[in-house]
Amino acid sequence: MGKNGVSPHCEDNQIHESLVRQVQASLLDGLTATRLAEVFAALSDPSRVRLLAALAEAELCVHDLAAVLGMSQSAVSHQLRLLRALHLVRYRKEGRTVFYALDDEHIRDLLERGLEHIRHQTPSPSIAEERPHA
Amino acid sequence: MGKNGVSPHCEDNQIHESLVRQVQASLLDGLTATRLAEVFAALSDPSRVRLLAALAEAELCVHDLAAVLGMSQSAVSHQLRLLRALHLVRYRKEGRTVFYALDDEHIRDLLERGLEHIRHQTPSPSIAEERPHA
DNA sequence: TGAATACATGAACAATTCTTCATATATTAT
DNA sequence: ATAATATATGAAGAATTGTTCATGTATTCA
Repeated sequence: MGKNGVSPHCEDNQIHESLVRQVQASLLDGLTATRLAEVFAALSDPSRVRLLAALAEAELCVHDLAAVLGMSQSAVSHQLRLLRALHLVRYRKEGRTVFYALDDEHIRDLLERGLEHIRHQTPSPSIAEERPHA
Repeated sequence: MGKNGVSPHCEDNQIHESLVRQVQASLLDGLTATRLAEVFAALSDPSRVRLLAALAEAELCVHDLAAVLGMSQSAVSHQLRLLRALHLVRYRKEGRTVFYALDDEHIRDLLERGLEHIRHQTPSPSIAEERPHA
């Protein structure tokens, strides 16, 4: 993963170099990071967050999900396909109705933790973002 | 948020309608869902996941982050700008070196929970995904 | 003062994403 | 058998995203 232009000055900065090595030793490998990112990506869209939160409440069919979320049946179906592929939801059929439910309690946990996070963080919109070069 | 084509059959399905109303009553509002999705979106890219995981280990400067992650300084800077905007990292300057650290312990928590999730879930790659219409 | 270094940022590009539209498939009702 | 209903999916389009390239700004060194 080494790339051009990377770390030309680590050689002459001993303190940073040891820190870099220490952090690298415990850093997530590429595959783990990719899989982790994939799970969080599933939660990175407002409509999917609401869909998963709805399923955390009750098992629902596509039709009802569309009603609850105010989305079209097609849009809901597309999202469900993505979530099935990630094993985050499971389904059972009853005639021509398909009922969906969460297939992974970790998602419920992540949603709850995420809610805790944003509730404990209400940055004042009036404070301009500081930046290093100001 | 009501849209055309939504819920044409709830009227004649009493059981589902009451379920829909129940779920809607406790569903995340649009703003909450958007802010929640925003936080998860910050974790939805493999390079950002690794960056935040690195900062969970130690405070690092841009140069060292680039070395640790195998990314260019410019790419790291772009990611840091996004993370600053979301109040997920903070910085301090020391001469011309800028040191970054996590500004939100919830992120560390979310990363840990996410890791738990993917470690407890190793779906067999040989099992084809089932789908409702098979 | 000029050069070197650390870092930030805009433009560009390719890739990805989410919704709509159209349509296909499965199941039930007539 | 046909129509109606529930759901899935591909194509298309618009918007978004992450990296590279180029360059600007701040700070330190000679």
